[in-house]
Amino acid sequence: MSDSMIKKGPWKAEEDEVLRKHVKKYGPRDWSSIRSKGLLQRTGKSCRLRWVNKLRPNLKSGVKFSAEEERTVIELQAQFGNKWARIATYLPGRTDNDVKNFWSSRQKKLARILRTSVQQPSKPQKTNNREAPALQKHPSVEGPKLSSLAEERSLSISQYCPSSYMNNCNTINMVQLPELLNSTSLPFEPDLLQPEFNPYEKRACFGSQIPLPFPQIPLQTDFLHPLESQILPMKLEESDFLDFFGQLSASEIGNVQVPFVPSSCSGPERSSDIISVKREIDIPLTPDSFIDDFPMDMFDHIDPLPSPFNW
DNA sequence: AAAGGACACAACCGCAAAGTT
DNA sequence: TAACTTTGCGGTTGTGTCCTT
Repeated sequence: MSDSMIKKGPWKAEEDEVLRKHVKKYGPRDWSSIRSKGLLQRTGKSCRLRWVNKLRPNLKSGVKFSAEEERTVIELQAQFGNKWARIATYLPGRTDNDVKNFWSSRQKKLARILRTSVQQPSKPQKTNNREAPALQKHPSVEGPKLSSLAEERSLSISQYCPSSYMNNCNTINMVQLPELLNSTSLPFEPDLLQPEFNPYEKRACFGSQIPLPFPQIPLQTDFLHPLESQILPMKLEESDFLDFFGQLSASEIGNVQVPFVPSSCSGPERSSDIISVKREIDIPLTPDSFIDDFPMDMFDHIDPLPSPFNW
């Protein structure tokens, strides 16, 4: 059968029926024989894919990922990387394609949020209301003006969120991270915000100890999956919050407060400790205690920490 | 009401591993 | 053991639907 006889595109109900009968008779194998026998004008590959992704019994077709499934994917992706088939084995009724699409969609969403924040610093964002509502309800924070592009590039993001600064706060307003990106003098260009965030890929230029030029406290982890809320502080401790953005879901933007982790607390195995961490504002802050210069009422808007059982 | 953007989902493609002859 | 075929996987693209402007 020539290639011109090979049919592509959406499957018809009749084709599905033929495929079902074949599988019922011979089992989910010999996919190529379906075409060689003249049953369907589809490649064996196409038949297998159709069976695996749509016709296989017990698939959760048309059902959105539950919070639990999302949590599982996030956890397993961090563990296995983009091993979708492997991850799918932990999710009954889900295919590797389902997991892949879910993750891809999520990544695009995050990338878009960051990119629009960077590219439209002064205009109100054309943010779809279905996501990231929190991005719109906080005023932008003006970053430092830099004299040259080279200077801009030479500065690290850590000056916006240095760990020493973060350690001095009860919470950190994650909502403002995109707004930091939204400020006029970013130390990187929009193109550097890659759509793909690989948690295993370290990026350069973190670790500067230049004092934070503005007090944009506190960092809320509004839109985080509970698991991510636990990971975030540690990620930030690792001074690579962009990696963290690769793991959060914009659809999950909400208003969840998460306590921050002291620098002595690191590693996922300590995540259970996070809930017990609450630093007092009046703790002496040295050597980076610029916070002393802030008016005391600036902390008035800090919400009390929620019970961990509400996460 | 129309246009455009965002999203979810389906399907294809290229490549590599595994299996068969 | 080499050549060929089949299967499986991950990346990418196309399409329809919904929502916002």
